[in-house]
Amino acid sequence: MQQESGHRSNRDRTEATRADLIRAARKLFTEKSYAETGTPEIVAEAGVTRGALYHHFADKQALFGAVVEQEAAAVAAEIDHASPPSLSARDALIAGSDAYLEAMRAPGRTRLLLLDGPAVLGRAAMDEIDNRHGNRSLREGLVAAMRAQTMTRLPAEALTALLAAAFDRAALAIEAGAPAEDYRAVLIALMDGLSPVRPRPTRPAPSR
Amino acid sequence: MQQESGHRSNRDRTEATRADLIRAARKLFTEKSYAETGTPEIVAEAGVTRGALYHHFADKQALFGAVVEQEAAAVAAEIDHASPPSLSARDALIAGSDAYLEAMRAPGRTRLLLLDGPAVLGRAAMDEIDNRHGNRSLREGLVAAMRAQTMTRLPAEALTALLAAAFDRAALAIEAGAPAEDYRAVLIALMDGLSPVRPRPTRPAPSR
DNA sequence: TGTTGCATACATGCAGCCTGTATGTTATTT
DNA sequence: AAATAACATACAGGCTGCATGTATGCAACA
Repeated sequence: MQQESGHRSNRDRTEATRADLIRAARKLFTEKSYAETGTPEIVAEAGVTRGALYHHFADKQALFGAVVEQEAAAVAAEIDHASPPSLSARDALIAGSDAYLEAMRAPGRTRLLLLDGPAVLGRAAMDEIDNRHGNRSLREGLVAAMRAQTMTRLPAEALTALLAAAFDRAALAIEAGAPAEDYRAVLIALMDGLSPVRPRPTRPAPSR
Repeated sequence: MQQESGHRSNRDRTEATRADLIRAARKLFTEKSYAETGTPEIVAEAGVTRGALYHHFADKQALFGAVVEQEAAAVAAEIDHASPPSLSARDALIAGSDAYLEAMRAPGRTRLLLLDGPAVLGRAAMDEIDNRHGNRSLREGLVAAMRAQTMTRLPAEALTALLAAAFDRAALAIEAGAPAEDYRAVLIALMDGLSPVRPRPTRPAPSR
């Protein structure tokens, strides 16, 4: 059994402190907004001082960026986990949509990723993050569908971005209390509308 | 000829000062971000003191709200102005889309209405503003199309919100330098996809 | 019509907080 | 043990919101 707080390698210290800071910041950024959360509050929650924060991150915005990055990765992981590769292009897209909407129900995620994120980091930075995580699978799904001739050919970049925007707005509306089935139905209708052949409407919905 | 700075009714003073403040704030909020713009800077630009600001507006956020309100109304006016009522439902929607994308090219408008707006005022407040101005015509256009059987019946609220979200993202992408034709094409494809009958693709585009 | 009293439209000054940085101290690594 | 990394502490500047002070418009009454 090794000593409790004895030797700790510098890399371990850094890793632990950064993780503590990101965890604390995530908690507060999801409870309140970026602007309403101060660095004194964050470091108190993390159990360190502001010196540690500014040692590991350039500024408050950089810490926020790290939180967003992590959260975007988590959402992407949940989606990948929920959509097996054995589905048809269309079913895969629908499964992915449901997984996304479900993932975005985590408290504060919409504000973090869809409201504060774009405002604080800028749309360009958010696009970059999205393309590295969440949007990748969406884009691949769309390209696959187009390649399988089940979807009219369209500029992939633009199509991905606009559908993603619709998903985002749906997540926001649902969190605000709007009927989830309505938004799910419209999302599916939008995607199905892009097929040259009319897909027969599947069973109503998991209605989740 | 009446005296230059002689009598000025209180209502005139209020109106003028409020207008000056909103104008100055709009200028700065579109040049920089909400967070980067300080009230000292705003009042200097407006030629008043901070006392005047806090006399007329509850806080900085309220002033921002007034700016957003005005800007949303301006966008809606430009759209209404550009879409004559003599068009078919589909053509009217396309004309409205083009007008919207064109209106959003005004410098700083995307940041004001699409980035800072939702983050500072919240999505709920922005929805309320949008529904009072811009989205109204979009929603009416969609309902008209559905009623004319040229569009599958879908929950109007959700459809309006999601299409609006796509428009918004398109405006952001275009401002970021993305090819406008791509996004216009996808937007039209999304709307056309909702028709039971396949509309034949019209001439390429104004390609603006 | 003049004046008296109040409300409105500001200007100025202050208190508190927050961010970023500079400097000091302790623990690691070499 | 020297150097470097990982912090803690202290400080400077700026900003927001409010409280207080002042001048101007306004309304009623004499």
